[in-house]
Amino acid sequence: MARTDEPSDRRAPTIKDVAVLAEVGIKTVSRVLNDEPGVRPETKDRILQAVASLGYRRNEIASSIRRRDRRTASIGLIVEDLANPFAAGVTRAIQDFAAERSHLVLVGSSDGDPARERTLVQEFGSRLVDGLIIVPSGADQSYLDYERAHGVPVVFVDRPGKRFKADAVVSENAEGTAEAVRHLAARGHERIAFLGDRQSVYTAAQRLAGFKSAMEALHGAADKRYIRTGLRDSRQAHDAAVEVFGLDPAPTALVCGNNLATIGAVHALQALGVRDRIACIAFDDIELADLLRPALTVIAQDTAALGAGAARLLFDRLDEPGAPFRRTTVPVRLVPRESGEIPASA
Amino acid sequence: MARTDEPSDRRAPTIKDVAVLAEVGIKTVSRVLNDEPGVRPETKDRILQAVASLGYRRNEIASSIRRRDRRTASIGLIVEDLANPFAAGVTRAIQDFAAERSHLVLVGSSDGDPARERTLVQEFGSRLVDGLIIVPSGADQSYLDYERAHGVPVVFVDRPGKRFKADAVVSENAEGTAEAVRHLAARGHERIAFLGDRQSVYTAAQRLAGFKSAMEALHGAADKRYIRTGLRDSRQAHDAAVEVFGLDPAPTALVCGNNLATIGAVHALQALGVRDRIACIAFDDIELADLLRPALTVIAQDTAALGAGAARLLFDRLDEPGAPFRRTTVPVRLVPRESGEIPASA
DNA sequence: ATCTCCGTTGACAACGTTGTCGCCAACGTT
DNA sequence: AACGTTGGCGACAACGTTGTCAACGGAGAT
Repeated sequence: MARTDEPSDRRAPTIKDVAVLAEVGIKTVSRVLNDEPGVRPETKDRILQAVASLGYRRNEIASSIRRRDRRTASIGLIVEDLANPFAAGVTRAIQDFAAERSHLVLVGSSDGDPARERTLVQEFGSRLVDGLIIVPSGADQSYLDYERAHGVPVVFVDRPGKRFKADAVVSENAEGTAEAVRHLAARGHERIAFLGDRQSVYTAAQRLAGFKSAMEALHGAADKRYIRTGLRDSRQAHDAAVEVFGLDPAPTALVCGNNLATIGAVHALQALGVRDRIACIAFDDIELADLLRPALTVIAQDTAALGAGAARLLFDRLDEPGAPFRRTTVPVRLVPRESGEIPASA
Repeated sequence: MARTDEPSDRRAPTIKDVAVLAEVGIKTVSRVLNDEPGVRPETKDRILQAVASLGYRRNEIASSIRRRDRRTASIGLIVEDLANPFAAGVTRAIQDFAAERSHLVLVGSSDGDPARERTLVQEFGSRLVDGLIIVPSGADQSYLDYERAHGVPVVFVDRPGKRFKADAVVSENAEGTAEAVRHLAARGHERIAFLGDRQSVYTAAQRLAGFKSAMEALHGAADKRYIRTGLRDSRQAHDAAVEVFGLDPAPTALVCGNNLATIGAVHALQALGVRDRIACIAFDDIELADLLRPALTVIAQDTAALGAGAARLLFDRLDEPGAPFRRTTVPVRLVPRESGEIPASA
């Protein structure tokens, strides 16, 4: 039979084993492990040798339970869906920041379900994470009062939480769509359509707000018939796009509020045979966007800055629990490629 | 001043607080919390009421330290780069599987650095994870003997580890490229190029092997001039593609061994003005691949099955440490769109 | 009436670690 | 010579929990 993962039953060596081997008390071993003063170099060497020969590794869990600060050097992160490139990018950045401070990251996906979010928070709490970074779902994060009361700080990322004041990092969503509008207007567009998600979604609302205010600044007001929200999937976005571009007069340009809207809209434009004539700027960058024809002009979010910003806020909060709350915003970047450069006269 | 995350210093209630409030011994509380028998319903109610009124939550860390099984209900996952869609997909699937079994997932990115991989394993080990799932980097995973000896099982995903036998889940890489070749051959192609990564990378080697064996089966042997490996980034892939398609006779079709190769190659084909004439099949699906023109035919990996498979192997191993090792393979799927359907006569 | 048994319960040890405190020897000071 | 100080070190408690075991009271058996 093949060699297997048979446990071999050997427990990992403990501080006690080290103490016995080095012929010292366990406290002295602890001192060496924690770089505390008051151990003769000679004794220290003997202990380090014992540590090496046993392959001893400190049990961080036992340590954290006993230490005064109670820190576990781990943080919890809740995103909507880790498989989503946006969430993955943010997570990676948080990981890197945490690694810099020797912290580990527990990650969970809420799928936008507030109940699942709460469950995850509780599970993280039971594991005594030092802090939480959350992409909040639902209309009420007040349940986090419990975590705060017990010394676990919370940072929101991508959108602010509701009914719970905390540090937060968000993208400059409104500024992004506003810039897209100005970019299109500079190419002669006046009839610009907007496809977006439900207004109850913070980012969707912000993006529409930016769109509207930029339109107002330019042409008095946006034509309401060209604005479609509440689109939950690419199918709905597709249908909405077909409808909007069937209007007379039809828009000459389009701003997509998110990825799903983009997929549906581009398919629709393709089906209508106007993909080369209608200008299009999409929120959120996508892999290989520059391989599309026309290459897709996008408003890219800086997931790295978002994640790093959230991690920074969290660690600052851990260092200084009493400081006033901060809300950080991260600029978005309009990446001109081709689809956004199509002039109105096309 | 704003209300802040001021700790309020209150420690979370412990089992002792519950015991005092319910006027019972702590052991009885423990019994109730663990659904052990031998507690009068009346007492149990009183305890549950105390638990609710205090908002008590079990300290899972303290619990795990003391319990016989020593399980922490957490697993560690090491991928190369979580921001990569492949890794993100696998991670998400593992998360879901773990959540089903009430386990939490610690995630780290190794960036392909064996030293970083080792560090992460040690940090996870110190936190007493119950098991590890690793996308291995480097030429030697024998250091994992230590984890195994101490009862921490390991599962490899995406590629097998080296110098360390363990359960593993991998994609049917060779079968994928072979199918791509047959797909292209069926459309009349004989001169098919291949762009891939270094052969020291397991998946790259497998994919080339599948390519070669399918070519041999069809046309005797692949033309070596059409095969370029060792491509580390899209720039190198781009240049290699330009060279290969500058040959006389030039290939009529192309198989890309990974995402980076695809990006470089498609750019090259575009620059050469032959994107509509050269058939192309790429390994790994990409977001919006069907918006490309021609829409990109791909060999898609089933990241969900890969992740779920790895998690399943790990939990099976935890349930039955002595079972023989298993290597699971996950089929890949050729997704015909347009680029792979271009006939040789184009 | 006594014994046995069972259901219920809590006192205490233990997990691996760090915090507290006191002991001992060596040293310097008066 | 007596005293205080200091460096080095270990015994023990403690963290919050679960495992072990014994104690208690009442019911049923003898």
